[in-house]
Amino acid sequence: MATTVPTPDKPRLLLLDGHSLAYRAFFALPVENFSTTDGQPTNAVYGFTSMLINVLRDEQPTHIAVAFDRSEPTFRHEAYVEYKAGRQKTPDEFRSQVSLIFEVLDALRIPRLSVAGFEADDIIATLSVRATAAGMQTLVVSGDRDAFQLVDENVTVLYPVRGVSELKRMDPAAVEEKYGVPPERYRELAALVGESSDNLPGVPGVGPKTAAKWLVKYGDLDTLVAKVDEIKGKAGESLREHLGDVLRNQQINKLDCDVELDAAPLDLKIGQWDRDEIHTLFDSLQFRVLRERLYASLSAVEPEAEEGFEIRLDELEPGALAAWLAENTVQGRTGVAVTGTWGRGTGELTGIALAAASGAAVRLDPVELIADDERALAAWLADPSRPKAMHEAKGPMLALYARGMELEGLTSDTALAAYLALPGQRTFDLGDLVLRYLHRELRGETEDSGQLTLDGSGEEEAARDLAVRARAVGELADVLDRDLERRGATRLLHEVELPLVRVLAGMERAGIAVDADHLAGLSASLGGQVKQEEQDAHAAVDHEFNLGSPKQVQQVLFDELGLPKTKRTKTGYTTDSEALTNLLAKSEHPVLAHILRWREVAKLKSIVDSLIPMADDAGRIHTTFNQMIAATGRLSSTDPNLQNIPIRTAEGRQIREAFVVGAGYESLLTADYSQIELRIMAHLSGDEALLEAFGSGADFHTITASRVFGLPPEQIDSELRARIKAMNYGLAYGLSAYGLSQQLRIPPDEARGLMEEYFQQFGGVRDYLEGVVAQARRDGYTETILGRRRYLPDLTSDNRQRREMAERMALNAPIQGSAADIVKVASLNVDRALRAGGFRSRMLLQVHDELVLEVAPGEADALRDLVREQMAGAYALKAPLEVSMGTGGTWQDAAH
DNA sequence: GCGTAATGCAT
DNA sequence: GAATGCATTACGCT
Repeated sequence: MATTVPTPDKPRLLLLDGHSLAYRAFFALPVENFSTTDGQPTNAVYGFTSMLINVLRDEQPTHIAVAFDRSEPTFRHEAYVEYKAGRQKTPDEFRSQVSLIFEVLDALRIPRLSVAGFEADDIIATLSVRATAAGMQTLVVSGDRDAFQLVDENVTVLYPVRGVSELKRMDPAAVEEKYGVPPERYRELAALVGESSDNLPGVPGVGPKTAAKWLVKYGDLDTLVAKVDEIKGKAGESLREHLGDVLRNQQINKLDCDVELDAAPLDLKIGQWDRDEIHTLFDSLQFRVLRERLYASLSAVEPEAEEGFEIRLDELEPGALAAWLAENTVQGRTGVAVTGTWGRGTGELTGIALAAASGAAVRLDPVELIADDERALAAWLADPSRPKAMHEAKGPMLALYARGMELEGLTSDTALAAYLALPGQRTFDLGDLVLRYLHRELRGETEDSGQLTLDGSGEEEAARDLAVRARAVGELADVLDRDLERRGATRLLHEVELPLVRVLAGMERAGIAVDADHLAGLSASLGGQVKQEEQDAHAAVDHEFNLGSPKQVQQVLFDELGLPKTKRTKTGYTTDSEALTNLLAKSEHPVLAHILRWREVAKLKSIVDSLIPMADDAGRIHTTFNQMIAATGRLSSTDPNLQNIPIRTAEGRQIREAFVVGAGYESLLTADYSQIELRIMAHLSGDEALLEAFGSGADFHTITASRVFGLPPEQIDSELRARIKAMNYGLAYGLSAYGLSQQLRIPPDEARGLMEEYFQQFGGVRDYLEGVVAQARRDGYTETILGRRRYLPDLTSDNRQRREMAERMALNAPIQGSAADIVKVASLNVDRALRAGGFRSRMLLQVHDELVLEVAPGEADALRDLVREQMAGAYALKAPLEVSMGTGGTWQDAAH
């Protein structure tokens, strides 16, 4: 069969039948293999997108649209009430994917068409007729055979056979070959045969072969009907009996070629798709391979796509660096890439490459640098007037510092910039970003090229790779600058996140001193208790078991002791402390108390034991702050996490006593914001009553409770205050009546009533919260006071659980994120003021709404004033920021 | 050695 | 079934 070669000078229109293809994919691909880790099935989206990518690649259309059916009945239902009756209800796993397909198409800027009262096929028919009139070639991709009636010399149908990977090209010859009749007769053939999936019975005993024979003999269906009496045999009898069905089928399977549409075929030109959107979407769908295929197939047609990076790697004689820097790094920004290791507040540099905007690059070995070159490099790195771009600069900054070098003049950190653009992404690999923003491959960095060869060629290659990375960072920085400008995040990067890198590096480098003896003592005493509880638990059930194994604990409690079942988990029944506490109240079995107590002390012991080996030779622990993890803009802390050191219980607080003031310093100072999130909520909502509650100076929760319950403040007991406190905080987390009832252990109706009374007094808060979600749904993102965005595509999901999750995120993100903005600004301001004032005191930790500082001798009073001023003045909220502080020899004693 | 589930610590 | 994190332990899989 000859394939139809697209006529080069004619525009090519690609029309897809969205539902029929998605449905094909849904049944062709096993859902078990195509789901995201959080359970969203993606087999239909995947299959559909895969077909779309293939056909875009193979057919290179110039125009495109995807048609969808609507749920409303069509004219076919009016003509025949049984139309499509008896169909199985579409599975939920399928329906939840339709809107995901919409998202894919929207991101690819492919128009979606649907018209009430018509099927996708009718839209396709209408467009294909008009396209032919407009001188276009049309390709229809559909899993519905009715489309074959459209085939002619200008219209070809691609019909999926065997799953989603193969499409059969149905041109007039192919249709005739397959069915024995030309395409314009196909409808008549289908009318005779019937279509069971549409609940359209045909003539019993008549299949495509007989139908085709008749049509060939009589020319068309009308003639056949006119001469129906001539037809002999069983089949003829059957036809006469079911003639009504045939005529009805013919009516119904005729596609409407005159649907009213907004768009003409020539309007459907393929546009520029949005790489960011695709990236984000494919990430959330966990389509790794598909994304690469999409980029591969589509970048092939993008003329600007390039192979790699043009650099000129200069070999410098010893002593030539200063001149090279003077010549190459005056114009534009220089990309810097380094190799080495870093963490725990320090690092070691093994290589550094600089790539100028011109493409000139050098690669230096810091170990072999002669003194002159090292000085030149150090001076250049420390020169704020020489703009630089790096990728994840904090680690290298620590490594440079370990060699005595400072880094100034950073005008971009491409990882940070990407984080502001895509805060929900978890990793910001340079290679990925280069592919995404520059449409190029970062050669050499993916595969580990293996052993270094003896002749040094491996080293040469490594040098080139590092220089290429430096160049890529420079180019990426320029593109990201423009992207951030578009997203309104330029100032956030340059005035907050970038300068913060230095401040965080400083805190990591400083670390915090710990009292090793105290930790050892704690470990021993907790160890004793762990052992005791373990013995007691074993004794209580007369045998040994592993208290740390939820599986074994379940077995003991539910199988052996026959205690009442708790809430289900994925693998069994929960044994969490809340559930065990409830069980204890019911059954009073002694093993429960021992398990609970064992968990408590074992947890504390594991924290203590993890901290002990973390201390360096000077007895200090250096955490690593991550600036690009939390989607809301908060920092996170790892290795060890110093943002979740226990504080609630007395025993937990003993661990805080192990964090102490270091040698040469006088005390620790902690400073935290009072109710920063509630103040932000008051500020953002502008609710007068709430602002007034903050203005009054009295206890905030008591004042709000007094308003809600209509009682004077002195009549608000701790119970009422606790309820409103839970309410106040819950609001910032997207609280539901159900959640509040759980929290307060009251019936849901009572919780709902409480919420209503609250909103009666603080209506501005409700209006604000509703407005936030509405706006986020419209814009696709929420925004903090400094313009930090969080993108929430799930707000329009038709999966309820996902949608409601996104709604709570939308409520929380501006509040938590604005708090993060403020603490970051405060950290910068404190740092700046410390340096300006020539203080020796230094910041050690940031714990979301708290700063921990180490006070140099004699600076305590001045430092307190400075910190209060800088923190309170970080941002002018309508409910002004308040700071509470304390000092002491340990972190615990510095509490207030 | 690695990933996941359950649990629990912080703001 | 209240937002954001990180770490530990157990355990099954490769």
